[in-house]
Amino acid sequence: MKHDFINIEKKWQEKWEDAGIFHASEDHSKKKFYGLVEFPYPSGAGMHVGHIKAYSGLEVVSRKRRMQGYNVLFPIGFDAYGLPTENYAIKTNTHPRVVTDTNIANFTSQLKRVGFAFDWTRVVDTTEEGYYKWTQWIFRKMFDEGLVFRATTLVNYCPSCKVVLSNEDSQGGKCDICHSDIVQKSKDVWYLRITEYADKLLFGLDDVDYLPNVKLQQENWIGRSEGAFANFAIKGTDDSLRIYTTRPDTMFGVTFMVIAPEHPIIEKYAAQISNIDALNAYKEECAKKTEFERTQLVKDKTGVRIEGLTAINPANGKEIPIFISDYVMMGYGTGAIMAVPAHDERDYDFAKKFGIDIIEVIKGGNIEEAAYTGDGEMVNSEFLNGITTKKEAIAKMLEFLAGKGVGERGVQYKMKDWAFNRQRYWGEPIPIVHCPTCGMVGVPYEELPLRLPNMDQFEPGEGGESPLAKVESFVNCTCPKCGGAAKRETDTMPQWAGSSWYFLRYCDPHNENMLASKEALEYWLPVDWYNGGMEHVTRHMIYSRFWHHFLYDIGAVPTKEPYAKRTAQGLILGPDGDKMSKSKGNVVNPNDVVDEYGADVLRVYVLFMGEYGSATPWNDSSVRGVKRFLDRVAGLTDMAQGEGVTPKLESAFHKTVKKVSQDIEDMKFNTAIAAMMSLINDIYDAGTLTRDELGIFVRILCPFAPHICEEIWELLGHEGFASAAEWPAWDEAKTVDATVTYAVQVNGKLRATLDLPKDMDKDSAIAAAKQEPKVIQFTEGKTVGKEIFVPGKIINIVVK
RNA sequence: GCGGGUAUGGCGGAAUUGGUAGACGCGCUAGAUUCAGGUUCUAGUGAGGGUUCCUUCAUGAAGGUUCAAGUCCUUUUACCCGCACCA
Repeated sequence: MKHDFINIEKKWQEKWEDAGIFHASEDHSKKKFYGLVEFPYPSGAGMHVGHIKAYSGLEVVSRKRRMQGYNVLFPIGFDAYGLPTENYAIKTNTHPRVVTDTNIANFTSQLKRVGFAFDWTRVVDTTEEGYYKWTQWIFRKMFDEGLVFRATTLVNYCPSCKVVLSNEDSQGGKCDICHSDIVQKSKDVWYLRITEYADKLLFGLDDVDYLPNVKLQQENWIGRSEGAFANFAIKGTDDSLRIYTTRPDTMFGVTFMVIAPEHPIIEKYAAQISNIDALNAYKEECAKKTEFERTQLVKDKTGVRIEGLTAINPANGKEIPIFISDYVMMGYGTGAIMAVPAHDERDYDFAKKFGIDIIEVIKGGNIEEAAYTGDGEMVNSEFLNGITTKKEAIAKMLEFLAGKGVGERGVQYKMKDWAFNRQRYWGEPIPIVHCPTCGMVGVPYEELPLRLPNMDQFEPGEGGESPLAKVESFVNCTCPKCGGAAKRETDTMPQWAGSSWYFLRYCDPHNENMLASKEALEYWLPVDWYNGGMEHVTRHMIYSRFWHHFLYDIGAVPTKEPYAKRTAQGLILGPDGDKMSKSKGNVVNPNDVVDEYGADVLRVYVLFMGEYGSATPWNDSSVRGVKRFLDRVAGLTDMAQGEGVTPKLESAFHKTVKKVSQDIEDMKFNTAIAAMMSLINDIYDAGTLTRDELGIFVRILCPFAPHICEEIWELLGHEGFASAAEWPAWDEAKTVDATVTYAVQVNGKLRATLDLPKDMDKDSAIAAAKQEPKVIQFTEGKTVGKEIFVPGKIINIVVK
């Protein structure tokens, strides 16, 4: 048979679609497998080979599961709200709905051309009313439960996109979407109280099977730290400065305090601060600094002493100065610290610069040279002196502080609450009404979805105002509570909203009464295996785990954790080894590969090119190598004859079935494919194989290259689809050869190889090895010491 | 700065977890087939030395443990990815 991929692939894609073999069954008595890939953002650029690699991994796993008899849910959808579409719509003066529909149609046809076994009856589109109704519903529930609040704060603002960004979206001081510099701006912000779920998100990681570095990144993101709060009295007032520290044991070493430039205490005592102008000047200077300047100047500490206010160290009653400095931030802890220059590098730098006392309280370092952050014996610390463990010192100090009523244990997180609103058109409207008498009122559930009004002009207002504010029929409404005139919230949700629960909708995508039926959720959840990019493990995954934990708490979902297992694929780099980008012109378009070589070649290549989890450059020549392999597979149809087994291929077949079966589970697709290539080399060497054997071969290859395998399966006279055929089994006994090749070493150096029966005992094997001429040559006239025998592997004779 | 990871032929990568380093693929060399080849087939292909066969060296670098190290330990270099003044 010739590998006529153009006709074969089209033919089988149509047959699969007609037969609906990839539709998940509603038969909830069968064992299930829910494989999830990150649904794409349907950009105008179309699909990227990276998408193909991302989906091919679980595609293979899911197809194998189906062949193993599982009821498989392997869905796809589109995360279609978002800025790129909106910006494109503005630029081309096309409605984002039209842009989105075009892009989704394009993605759909591209995905179908690759032959992915998605259940196309369950496609979700986050911009559809039937979907975003439930996104709004979840938000409303959070509003009811007090997890939504509004505050006026300094926010990360992108002057180019004209939109407020969460901390997650503005890492490194750059806008995640357009990479412009972020500025701080005072704004009304809707927050989701994700910090309330910090511990649940952290401890929930114990119950899931995520890649170790995925877990680590999430742990770091949540950033839990255990320490203590303490109050430092301000001399001559009833006030105190509350600090957070992880090192209460060092409190006798506190020689000054530092507070954030924005700390409210400054304003409160402005009248008695003699240098208030200098403080305000410093504060203004800090506000102007970009993120870049801040990070570049880490080592050069700046600050101003507050003249007129001093604090009292609660440990020893000593009076200490207070400074403001931008190395202390309002957003973490209490915005104030106790400074222990002897044992904290930042405090040390600051003390050196400002000539402040440095008092050693832990022995072990040289505080003339640098801060000492290690362990050691406590000194200069009154009741702590002599203690050598940090744990004991902390306990004693906390006891002391508690006795005085000025301190207690506490926990802090790096994670911040989630800034949830965007001043943009192409997003889910936030279902809240502002009533002059009732305040903020949720849009009644029965009025959901709150539809996004149709508009012609979607540019954000100059002051960063949402485009929806221009639609009077949308803005003006009546208060659901009192019936009086009210105004709707005009901001929309961030793109992360729709993607925070899409995997739930797949379980029951057409349900009009709830986000998904209880039965469907109980059957399908949790997602058995979720694969996606490393770039989504902190933001998307943390957000969606948060929503899921919340839904669990209100009884809307049956599992605490949404994803049982999480893996990640590595990037595909350009042929030049650089990250693919339009500007570098090194982007590979999957369509071109399908046109030239076929979908099967593309699929096999992206899995064969390297270790699935690492970044690998694209290589056109290697693609042709995969083409050659599949052409040779097609050629097997001319060779296959008869039934049963070919003796000299039998063990190779069992070994390959075993290797492919196991490697798929470990996502070692490259070695699985290599094993099949090896087998085909063996078959061509043998020059023969049976039709039964060819049937086995196409079934293990089917998840990787399904089109060609279906064609051969049909040619072999089978009814039904290879994709629905049974996954081949292997016989462990037949994976072991009757004889094994031993490496025979003298003093650890290979001197000969020897084929011996697999069960031969140590003495006979060593005796056989000693007959080898090469062994005799190297042992002659020497004293034999140890004789090492590793069954099935090695014989090593040690001589002197 | 802190945390994590990686380093193997000309290239992408294998290596049963301490047991014949370089599977598989690309590329390259030679030969055959073909009107032609970015076709197909056969053989070879880590490096050096003697040339049917041997032999020495070789997994970023330097030490160590072991009968045996790509794999374990110590030191070190380079690169990649997170986080970044987190108190």
